[in-house]
Amino acid sequence: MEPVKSVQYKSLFSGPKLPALTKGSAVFHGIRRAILLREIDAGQPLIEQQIGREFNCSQGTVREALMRLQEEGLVQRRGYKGTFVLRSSIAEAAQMADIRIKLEVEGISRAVTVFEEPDLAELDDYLQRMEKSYAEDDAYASSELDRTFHLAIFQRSGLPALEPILKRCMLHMHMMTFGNPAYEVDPISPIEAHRPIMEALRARDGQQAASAIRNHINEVASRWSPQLKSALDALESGPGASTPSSGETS
Amino acid sequence: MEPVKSVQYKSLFSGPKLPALTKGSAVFHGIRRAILLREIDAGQPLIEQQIGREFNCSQGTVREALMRLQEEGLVQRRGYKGTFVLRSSIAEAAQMADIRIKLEVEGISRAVTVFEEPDLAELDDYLQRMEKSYAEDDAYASSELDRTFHLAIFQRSGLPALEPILKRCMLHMHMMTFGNPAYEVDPISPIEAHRPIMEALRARDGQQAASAIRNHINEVASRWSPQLKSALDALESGPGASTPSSGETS
DNA sequence: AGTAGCTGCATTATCGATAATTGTAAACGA
DNA sequence: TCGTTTACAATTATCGATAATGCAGCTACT
Repeated sequence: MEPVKSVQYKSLFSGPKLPALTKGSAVFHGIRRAILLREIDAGQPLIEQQIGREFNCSQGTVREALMRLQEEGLVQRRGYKGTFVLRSSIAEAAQMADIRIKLEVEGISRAVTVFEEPDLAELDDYLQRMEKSYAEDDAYASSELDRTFHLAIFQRSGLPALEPILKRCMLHMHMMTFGNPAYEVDPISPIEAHRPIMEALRARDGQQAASAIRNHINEVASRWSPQLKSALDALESGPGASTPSSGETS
Repeated sequence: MEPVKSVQYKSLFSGPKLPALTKGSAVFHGIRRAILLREIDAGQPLIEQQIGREFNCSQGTVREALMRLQEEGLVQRRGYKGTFVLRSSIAEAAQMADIRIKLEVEGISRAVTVFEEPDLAELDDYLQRMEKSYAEDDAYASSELDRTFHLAIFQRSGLPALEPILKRCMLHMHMMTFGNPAYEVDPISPIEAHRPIMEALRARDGQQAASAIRNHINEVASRWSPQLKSALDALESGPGASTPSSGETS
């Protein structure tokens, strides 16, 4: 294969060494990264042919990537009018966090009985790599690995149809954390943050695992976005009967 | 345009007069209908080129339709290996029903303040059409309109990022009802079933609307799938701390 | 007999070109 | 001046063909 000559269009979407088995995957992850890291503003249109030129691929390949992005709720496609970047409000993210807790608690309760040594080793591996990305300040890779870790647990619960919903909720929760300047007064490493979960899994204690993961999610929320945390607390105290008087921050 | 000669491939996907602005939409709704009505078994592979021949369109158009199907969780695409029909278990549907209730209760509580006459008229129109489809035993059109009705309410809540999740949950709940032979001992028309919701909306009473929609969803579940209802009740009584002893029926 | 490697075949992934759709702004008439 | 109509430009939707991939069955060798 001769050297690729046209690399002049690397303006946006410049993320390094992304996991890409197929060309469409590369485009997908490239745009995804740019959206999550807020390199693209909300509401901005993504033009298929233009992106195709930037990635040296055809319009159809970009199309596929954009549809996968829509599947995760990061963009919205409006036929013939364009594809637009989406971002969720605090209220929406709080709902997703609430759903996430419900799903992960149920999931880990079911999964705890099937965990063997190799499964635990897999989780440890994710934590190791997360630690590395965290140390290198690669927020995107770190959050990607965090989702992989949580999803790996949920995949043992035997509820595959719920995985896409969980994925989506985790992703949008993480999206909130990217924008905010680190609110964490007392930084904690990924391994430390997930230790109670690992311990409960090793002990095969469903109750303990459930409360560990519930704690973990709540702590992550309060560390990275106090606004999100308070919206979440409001949800769990008085559900449904809320008087949404506080203004929405989109 | 000369008469299309190859209509010999209408084997599956034969649904009549579906809303299709674009060709891809026709394919999407055609396959969707076949999956929901259980004309295609779970696990069966969907081949892009073959479907393209059946619908007289190209492979790429089918591709798009299949990706939209995956977005709703009806199929799963495994690169280079095919696209497979998915179906959720009772346990998964119960979780979705639970999420659905949470979302719709929150949604209608927020939406009730913005409902004006035209909005109510729109809802009435959906109910009228639903009544017609119901009388004609067109279960697919009826369920489609039901989702449209509920979504129309939620769209007034100002939580657009949650709509795809709600859509998905409603769809999978409905999928359960299609398979089961009518469990309803005491049939009730769509207009009657939704009357309490409409009344609460006209009265602009958030509390009343919330409990009306909660009741409605629970009743629909118990009418069409007692199994789903009991699984849902189990969820809401002892959340998280469950001992999933009962075997899963996939 | 058993297994590694090869070879076709079915299927998806990608491409480049063309058709269909939408929004915009200029041209026109009352 | 205002409203309507008509080109035009930008963008998505669709197509047909080609490349890449994975799988099953076969062959040849030990």
